[in-house]
Amino acid sequence: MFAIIDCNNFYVSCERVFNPQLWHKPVVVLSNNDGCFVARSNEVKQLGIPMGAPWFKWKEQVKQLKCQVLSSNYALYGDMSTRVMSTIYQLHDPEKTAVYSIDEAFLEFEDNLTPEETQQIGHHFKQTIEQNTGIPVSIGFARTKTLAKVANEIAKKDSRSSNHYQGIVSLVHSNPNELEKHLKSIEVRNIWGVGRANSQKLNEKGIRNAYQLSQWDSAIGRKHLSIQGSRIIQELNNIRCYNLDKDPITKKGISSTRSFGKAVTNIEELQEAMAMYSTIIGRKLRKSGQATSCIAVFARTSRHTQNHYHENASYHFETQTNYTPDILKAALHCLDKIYRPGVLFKKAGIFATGLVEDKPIRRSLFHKSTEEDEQKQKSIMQTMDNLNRRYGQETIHLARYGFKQNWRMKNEHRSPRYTTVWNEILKV
DNA sequence: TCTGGGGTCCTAGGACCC
DNA sequence: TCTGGGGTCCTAGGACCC
Repeated sequence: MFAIIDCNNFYVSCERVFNPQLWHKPVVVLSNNDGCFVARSNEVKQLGIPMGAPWFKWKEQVKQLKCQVLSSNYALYGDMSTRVMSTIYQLHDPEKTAVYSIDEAFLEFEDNLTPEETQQIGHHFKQTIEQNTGIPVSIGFARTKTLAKVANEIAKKDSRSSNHYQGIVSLVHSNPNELEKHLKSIEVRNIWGVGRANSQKLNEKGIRNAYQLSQWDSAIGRKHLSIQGSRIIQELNNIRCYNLDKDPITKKGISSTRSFGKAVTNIEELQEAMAMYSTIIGRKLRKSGQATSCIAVFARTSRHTQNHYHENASYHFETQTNYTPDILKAALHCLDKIYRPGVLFKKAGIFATGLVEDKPIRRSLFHKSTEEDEQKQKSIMQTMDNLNRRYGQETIHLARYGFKQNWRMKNEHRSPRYTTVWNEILKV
């Protein structure tokens, strides 16, 4: 059987750990560029402010609620995630644990636990994680991943009302009547793997809740919702289609894209942005021991205005690379092809594909640099990575990066990076 | 007049996840 | 004025092979 451990309102909870004044008050966390809501406290959820809603449309309501509004602080959330996951590794065999996202992990257990044992384990895990990290979690147990997600959903909903289940719900030992009751409480849209498009399709056919979907023939599900659909139906019926799936498969593509704080028309500023994206991509590639053989650059105007402009250009490397200056050079070459004076660019980015393992460099026939050059490049990047890791991410950078960076995204309400930057540490 | 059967690989677009 | 970023998987269709 599986458990899924899911942090409650994760980004909001991270903020509350270091700023207890935020407890029991409405809090929202904004996406990059302070665009829309990506995390809401229970108080805010109850007031009906939807996930992903743009901030500017709700500004008045949010102000009236005396709601604390925060920019996202990924340095903090990433570090808190590491703390939660390492606590889970202490509690449960890491071989039977799969980190699924920044705030979730699946755990696999033997099938023979009694209902009491299941509850005990749940409460023990929940208490220990909260004790060690300050982050509240919900835990769902079931025989399939999809049902574990359902159980977790029930736990979360319950915690916002009676809190009868105290954050732990198991469907492992439910009899058919109980299961039916639970599944009927889950809207089709909230089933793991059913998104906007498919839930609309299902609603049109009169399928509104998870129980109704579970009663569908899985071959019909296959026809209407493709292979995923038939798996979801089987999983809702306790037939396992997904395994724990431990190892994070090596990435197939890496991207770095950002919206600008204000519209950009000037090519120098776009070049600075390219320097930042190249830096991020280079660092990620080196960290995962990979190199790219092709990059694609895009730049675009806002999606929400008339007269869109959206162009791509790509560049194939003769020899795969993770050397930041090479990536930047290629990106600037692409940028020249798509830049148009006068266009109000709002967003740009770089995708790196054709990823290969960094180790044995496969030289192209026309490759110019020598092995000695490559050794030099490697040690420059290593030195840069080390300095930036030790003294902060932008301690040393390419000149093209610029120093003003007027285009940088908005981030006006960010809390201190309490756990990763020395001079932002909490003072008591 | 009549035109097979069984594959692979690649790409674009859509749907989904957090 | 103001609308995130980073991924995966599946399918259909086209191009190609013998």
